[in-house]
Amino acid sequence: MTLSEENYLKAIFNLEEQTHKSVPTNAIAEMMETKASSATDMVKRLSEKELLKYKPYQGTRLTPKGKSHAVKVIRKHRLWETFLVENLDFSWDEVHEVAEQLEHIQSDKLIHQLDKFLGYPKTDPHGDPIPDEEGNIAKIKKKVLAELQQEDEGICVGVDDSSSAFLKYLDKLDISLGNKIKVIEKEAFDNSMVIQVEENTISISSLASKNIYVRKTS
Amino acid sequence: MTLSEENYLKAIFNLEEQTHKSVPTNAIAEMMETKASSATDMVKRLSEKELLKYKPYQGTRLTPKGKSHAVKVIRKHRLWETFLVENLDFSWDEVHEVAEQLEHIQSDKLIHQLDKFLGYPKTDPHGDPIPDEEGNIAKIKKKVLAELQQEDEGICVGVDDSSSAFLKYLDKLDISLGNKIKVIEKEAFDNSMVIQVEENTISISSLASKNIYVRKTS
DNA sequence: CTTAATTTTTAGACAAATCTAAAAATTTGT
DNA sequence: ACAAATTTTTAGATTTGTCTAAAAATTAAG
Repeated sequence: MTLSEENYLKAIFNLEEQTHKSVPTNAIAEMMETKASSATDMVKRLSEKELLKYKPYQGTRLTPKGKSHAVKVIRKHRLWETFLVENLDFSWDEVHEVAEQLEHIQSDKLIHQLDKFLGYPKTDPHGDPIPDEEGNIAKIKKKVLAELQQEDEGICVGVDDSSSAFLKYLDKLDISLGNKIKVIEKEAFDNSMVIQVEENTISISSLASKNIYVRKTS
Repeated sequence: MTLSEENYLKAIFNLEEQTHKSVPTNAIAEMMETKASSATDMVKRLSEKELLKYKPYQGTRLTPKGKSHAVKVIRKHRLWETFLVENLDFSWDEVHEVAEQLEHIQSDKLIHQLDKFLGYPKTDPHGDPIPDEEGNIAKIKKKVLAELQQEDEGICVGVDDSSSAFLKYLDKLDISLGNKIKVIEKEAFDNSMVIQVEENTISISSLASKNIYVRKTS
C-alpha cells in the first residue's frame, strides 16, 4: 500500500461517510487537489486491489477491505494528533499537517504502544472519535451550538470546520475541548449569540456557532 | 528532498565517516541494497542539487550542505529511537525499522518539541550521540570491551554491531547501556573473557567483546 | 606493458503517480 | 427527445526511482 493509495482511500472514506452514496470521480479529485484523470487512474488501481468497487461513470464505493484500511489510517492520524497536543505542546491548528505524515508510518506495535502511552484516549483534539484496534468508531452524541436555546448548557466536544483560521479564532476566544458553555442570549436578528465559556462571557457569530459541537448537559 | 534522496545521503555520510575517503559507487549500492547503476543515477541527481561532489569513476564526497542534511536525518532517527525505547517500551533491537520511517517526517517544530519532551538526551539507546540542533555531534570516548585488561572496569556506552541478532543476544545476557562492566578474566587462547555485568558474572566470546563499547572508569 | 578482472557508467525499459488535451458518456434544459 | 453542458475516461507525455545488459574506464596480474 503506497502513501498515495492510502490518501485516496481516506478521502473516499470521508466522502462516503458524508453522503452515504457512491462517490463521484470529481469529488475525489477535488478532495485530493488533483485532476479527474488522475483520480480515475488511481480508482482503477484500487479497484484491482479490491479495496473498492468502481463502475465507469457510476462512481466508487469502498469494499469492507478498503474501509478497514481507511479506518486504520484515521486511527493513526487521530492518535498522533492527540500525542502532538498532549505531549509536544502543539495547538489544535498545528497538528493536522504533521499528522498527515505520521499517519503513514507502518508499525502495528508502534500504534498499539502509542495508544497505551496516551491512556487509550476516546477522541482526538478536535473531538473526533478515535477508532479502536478492531476499527469500531464510537458515535459521539453532539449538536451544533447554534441549536441550543437561551439558558441551555453544554460541553464543547468538537468542531466541524477544522481550518487553521477557525481553530486559531477559537484559541483566541479561549474555547477548547471540554469547556462548559452556557447560552446567555440569542439574537434573532443575525443569529449571533452571547455565551459563557467557563468564566468568560463572549459574543459569537452565527457562522461560528454552527461550527462548534456540544453535548447538551441541561 | 525525497525519501530516497535522504536515505542515500545518510548512507554516504556513514560511509564517509568510516573511511574519510571519497565513497565508491559500489559501496553506496551495497549499503542501499540496490544496483550500482541505480546508485550512479542517484549520485548524479544529488550532485546537481549540490549535496555532493561527484567525479565519474572517482567516487563521491558530501558537500557541507549534504552533510548538514544527513546529520539532520540522523538527529531525527536517534531522537525517535530514544522515544520508542523510553516511552513506548520498544527494545533496542526493535527500534531501527520504525525509526527508519519516522526519520523522514518533515517538521522542525516536531523534532524540537520531541527533543524537549525527551529531556534533551545526549545519546540514543545504542549509545550513539544525538546531533544537536546546529548539527554538532559530540565525540564519545569509547573503547571496545575486548581492549580492557583483567580487573579493568568500564561503563557500557554503545555497540558497534546493531544487528537484531546481536542486540537480542545482549538482552538475554542482561547487558544494556549504562551497565557497569568489570573484567574478571581474559582467556589468551580464544580471547574470550569472563566479565561481571552489574551483579551477574558471565562469559562472552571475543566476537561479542569486540562489538561492545565501554568508557573505562579504572 | 598488455591482457584480464573489476568497477562504473550508459542506454533503454518499466512501474507509480501525475499532467494535458481530446474523446466518450451522462445529465440537463428547453 | 435532442442539443448543450457537464462529468468522466482515454491516450499520450513526464518525473522518480529502479532494473538489466552492454559498453567504457580503471585496476590488477603476469
